[in-house]
Amino acid sequence: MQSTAPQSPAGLRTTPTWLLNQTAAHAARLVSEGFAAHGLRGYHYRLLATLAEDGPASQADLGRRCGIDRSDVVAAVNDLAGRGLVVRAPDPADRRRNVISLTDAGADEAHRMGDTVGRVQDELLAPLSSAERDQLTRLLTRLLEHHARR
Amino acid sequence: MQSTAPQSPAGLRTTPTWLLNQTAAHAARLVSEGFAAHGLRGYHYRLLATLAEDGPASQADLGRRCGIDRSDVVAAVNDLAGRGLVVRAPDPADRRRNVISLTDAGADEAHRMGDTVGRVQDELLAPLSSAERDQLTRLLTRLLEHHARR
DNA sequence: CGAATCTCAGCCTAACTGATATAA
DNA sequence: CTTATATCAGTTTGGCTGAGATTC
Repeated sequence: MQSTAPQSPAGLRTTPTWLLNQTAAHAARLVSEGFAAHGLRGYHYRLLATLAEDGPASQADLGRRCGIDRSDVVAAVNDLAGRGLVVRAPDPADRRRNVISLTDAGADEAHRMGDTVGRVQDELLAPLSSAERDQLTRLLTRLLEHHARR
Repeated sequence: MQSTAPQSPAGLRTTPTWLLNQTAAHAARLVSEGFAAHGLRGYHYRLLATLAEDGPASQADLGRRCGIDRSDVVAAVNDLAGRGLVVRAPDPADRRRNVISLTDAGADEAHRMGDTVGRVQDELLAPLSSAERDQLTRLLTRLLEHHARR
């Protein structure tokens, strides 16, 4: 998506669409800074977390489940394999496929990045009470459910 | 902003940061589709709306107020001038500057795009009651105020 | 002189497309 | 023969940087 502007005409600054884009930009920045401390990016975490949740998978499968392009999965798996967080092995049952599996180090890293994600939520929502955080989450979830169905 | 993935590991799908990015992506898509009907983009509207609110300005000033890079203001003003929505005239008081002014057609277009922005808010917030829309707006505004200071 | 303005040319990144080789 | 997979090469997009010419 297109990144949002720090300034805007007054008429735009109070619209929900603008507020959403601005807060999302702050959220994305916080997440990205959190991940940078691990030397990794958001798409790396999506891959690691998916592997941690659902077990080994082919690259095409990972791409589909994480919403990452087939072409970018190749590069991201290269990164992760280069750091020993995943292993790439040919699938004996279907020799077109590479099966990607978490290593122990990869499982650890997925866990630590999950903790980072949690801390970032707290940082993002710092000014809100616990009840308000739930309220926000519920409102956003309803918007998302509405717009996700076509 | 970095654009968000349509899919993600389960652990991420309920985090506020992810929800914000997803809803913001939907919002951005709706806004961008609304503007496309005018044959223009978001940054065009920011420029037009700023001119409508605050009157004529230099390009550098516009860029600062809209959060658009000096370099991109040039191209956007080219677009708008080419469609007769603004005029570019040298500033007699400071000959480094171009003074950009709305034409009547530009003022009309700014108004029509403003209406489009309003309709998009309704579309985005369709599933929420009026009270819930206010609630969401207040929560986002508070987050934004918190993170805008430093 | 230093600083600001406008403009252009080009860089960088993320997301995507197309083509190829291989295997089902 | 058609489809799926993995990979690489290249395109496109938006946001940005640098430099030059002009003016303050």
